Amino acid sequence: MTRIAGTPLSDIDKKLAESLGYSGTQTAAVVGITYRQLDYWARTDLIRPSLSDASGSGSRRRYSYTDLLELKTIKKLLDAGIKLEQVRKVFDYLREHVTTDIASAHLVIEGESVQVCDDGELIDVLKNGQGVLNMVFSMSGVKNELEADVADIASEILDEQPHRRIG
Amino acid sequence: MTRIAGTPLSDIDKKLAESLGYSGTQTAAVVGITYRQLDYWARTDLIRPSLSDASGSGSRRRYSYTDLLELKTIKKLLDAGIKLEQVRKVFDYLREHVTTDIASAHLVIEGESVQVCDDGELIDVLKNGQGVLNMVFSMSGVKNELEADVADIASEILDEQPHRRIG
DNA sequence: TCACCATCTCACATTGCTGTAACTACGAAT
DNA sequence: ATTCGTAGTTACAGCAATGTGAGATGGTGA
Repeated sequence: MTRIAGTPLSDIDKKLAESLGYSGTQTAAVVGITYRQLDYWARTDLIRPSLSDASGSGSRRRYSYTDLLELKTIKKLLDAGIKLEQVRKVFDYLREHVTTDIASAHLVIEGESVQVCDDGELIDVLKNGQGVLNMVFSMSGVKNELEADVADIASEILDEQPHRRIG
Repeated sequence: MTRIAGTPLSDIDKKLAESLGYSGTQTAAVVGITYRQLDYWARTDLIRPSLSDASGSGSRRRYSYTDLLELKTIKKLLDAGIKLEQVRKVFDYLREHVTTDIASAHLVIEGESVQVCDDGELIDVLKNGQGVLNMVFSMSGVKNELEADVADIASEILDEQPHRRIG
């Protein structure tokens, strides 16, 4: 493909965006899940790549950094023994109630309901938990871990391709 | 069965029911699960009736009150979206670390580990939860609910058999 | 054009049940 | 004592959810 003068900027932006994101394989590696799992989650609408979705065989998915954070959170919940069905509910909620500063919050799951709390209200919520299971999840911890994982994978990729031109 | 002067029939029946425990069908009704589910859990060793286990077709399972408490707890965990596999782990732990006063405690599940905490340590445990999901569960709430359910079912059973011969 | 590799499709496995049709023990009736 | 009904257990088949692996398909860049 040749760069033509007058090419719409959006094409360039799109290319840039795609180069900035993470492929399916990279994403799976960073998050610590199998590619098949990532594929399954995308096809069943749990989480789709926000930069570019697949559109037929041969196309490429591109995951954003935020996608990685969500994926890591999903994995943590699964590791803790939560059913995927419940995880879907939690993310349905989270996507409707977008918090700007999710990393500083605690996620509180109480039966069917989900809340994002800071330390103060946390205790109250727990004290009221008569006969229900309260699940508390610190998002900042997940973000820290993700940062480390991304760095690991990034350096691996650079090591594997030392010939790549950096302009 | 002999009627003793001065003792209300319901008391005798209740005592008898408690001494003999609860049948599979009764247990399922009290706990709020299907009989098939209860059967599955017994056959797969999640929880077996402690008074008398099944031993071939036609035999009878007999569940104790403590069994009911455990079953109710299991149901609560499942309702909260916990995988049965994780529930098995939690109960493996609980059966090894029997607490005399389980009803006044909180159950704290953190990844693979399980703890029984009271309010004081609870907060500390949660504050340390960097990137892991903490699940907190009040056992006293479950016990209260169970008591009500048992009373309901007991009266239902008595109502259904008003024709029972006495003497 | 060709190689590469991500995506897609299909088949199969496991878990956690559910439904149904035997099967059997126990108590009551005969 | 024998028969009989009922309630509970068992065996077996099947279902949905959640994947996994192998191989076909098809963009993309050199």
